[in-house]
Amino acid sequence: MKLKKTDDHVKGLFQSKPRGGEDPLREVFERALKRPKIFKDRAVMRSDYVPERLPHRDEHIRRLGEILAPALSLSRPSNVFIYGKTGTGKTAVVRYVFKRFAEIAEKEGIPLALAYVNCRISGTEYKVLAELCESIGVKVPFTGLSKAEVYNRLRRGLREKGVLLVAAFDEVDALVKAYGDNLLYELTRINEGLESGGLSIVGTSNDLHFKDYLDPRVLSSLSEEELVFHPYTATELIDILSERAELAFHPGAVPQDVINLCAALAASEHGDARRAIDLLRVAAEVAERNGDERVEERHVKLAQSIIERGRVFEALSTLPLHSKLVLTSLLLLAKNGVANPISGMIYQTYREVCGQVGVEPLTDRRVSSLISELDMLGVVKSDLVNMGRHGRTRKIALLTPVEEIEEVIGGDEILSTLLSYRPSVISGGKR
DNA sequence: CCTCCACAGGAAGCGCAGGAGT
DNA sequence: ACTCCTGCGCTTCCTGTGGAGG
Repeated sequence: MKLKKTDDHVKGLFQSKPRGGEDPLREVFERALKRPKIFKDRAVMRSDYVPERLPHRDEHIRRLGEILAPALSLSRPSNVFIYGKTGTGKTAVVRYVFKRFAEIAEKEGIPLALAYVNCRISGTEYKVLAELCESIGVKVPFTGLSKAEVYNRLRRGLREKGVLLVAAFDEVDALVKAYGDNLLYELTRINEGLESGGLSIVGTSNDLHFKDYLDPRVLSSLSEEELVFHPYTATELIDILSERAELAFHPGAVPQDVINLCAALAASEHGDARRAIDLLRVAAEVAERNGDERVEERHVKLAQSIIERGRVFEALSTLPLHSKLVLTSLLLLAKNGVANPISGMIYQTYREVCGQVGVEPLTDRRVSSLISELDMLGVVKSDLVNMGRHGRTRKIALLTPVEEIEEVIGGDEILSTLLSYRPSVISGGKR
């Protein structure tokens, strides 16, 4: 590529290098240093960024604020339950409101503590309890105590310090699905007999049927108030993206039609704002890496396939070994012209493949379940077919492009040796 | 019309790992 | 440090099934 006239100083950096272009990093450095700036502030486009303004969520912010307002006069607010699909702004609204409440509480010297716990990330009941303790300044060891003990320390802490704790449980459904609603039940009862201090819960869930998992007693006390977040429409997403883009990018780097496209694409997939922002960010990264000065439609298209590919790659590469081996068998059969193998063929190939890499094969029954799991993941499609005299079986077809699977298998040190193996696909054999 | 293939998929139980209680 | 409990991945054993071929 040619250097522009403004880049003399960049060129100068490399003049001491021998001529002839043997320095493999030279071009990389040149491009990095004279790369047109698209991003002004990368952090704005990250998923953990809490914006100053949340377009089209004023009403929700106000409602949540009203519900929590009693906390500022130290009377316990109602518990709130927030429903809404992913990327509808639940977390952003909660974090925003908490941030503002925390500022006020600190300024006015109100003993109000606000805790934000992501239940899926925290993972266990113990960790959730421990985080609540931390938030009111009660130290607990990361292990060694029973849950009951941590619970008691939390309760004692609330009473002795007279602190009012408002705790957000993001993605509570994850916690309840893994451990049941016991902890929530205990926590809703923690206020009984506390004359000062207390606990209020703000729960969020993106599973709209989450209520079905809850005991009616827990449900009634947990959802004293309810908020529902609807998915963003395309026009609302445009506003959100425009606002972010203004902060994140240099003027003119991201034209309006690119923003509109990102919004439209995300809106067609359940109005997920996070997806819209990711799409725009990746598109901008693509443009920047290309050395282009502005983001264009083609970058968005490219970003879309990168994100999609990333998801597939992520899903496939985290599969357990034997699922990968089954997938490899499917891949090898497909490459040798068998697009819709039946269970028997797959199992036979699977055993051969296991033999090749020196892994003890699982039983046909288990492999059958693995195929069902792959089916549920949408990696393959299985159809029940009856072949009369030749029995009843499933025909399996790959739904994922061969190249993408090959990419995952090829990335695995052991499995990659299998890619050239030719299965003995002649006749269906016995076990 | 009956058989019997080549599996599907349910039920039960086993060994193991990791976490909780003592 | 130790037992007990639980969940998970897996095997074993089992019953069920629609229709091509006899």
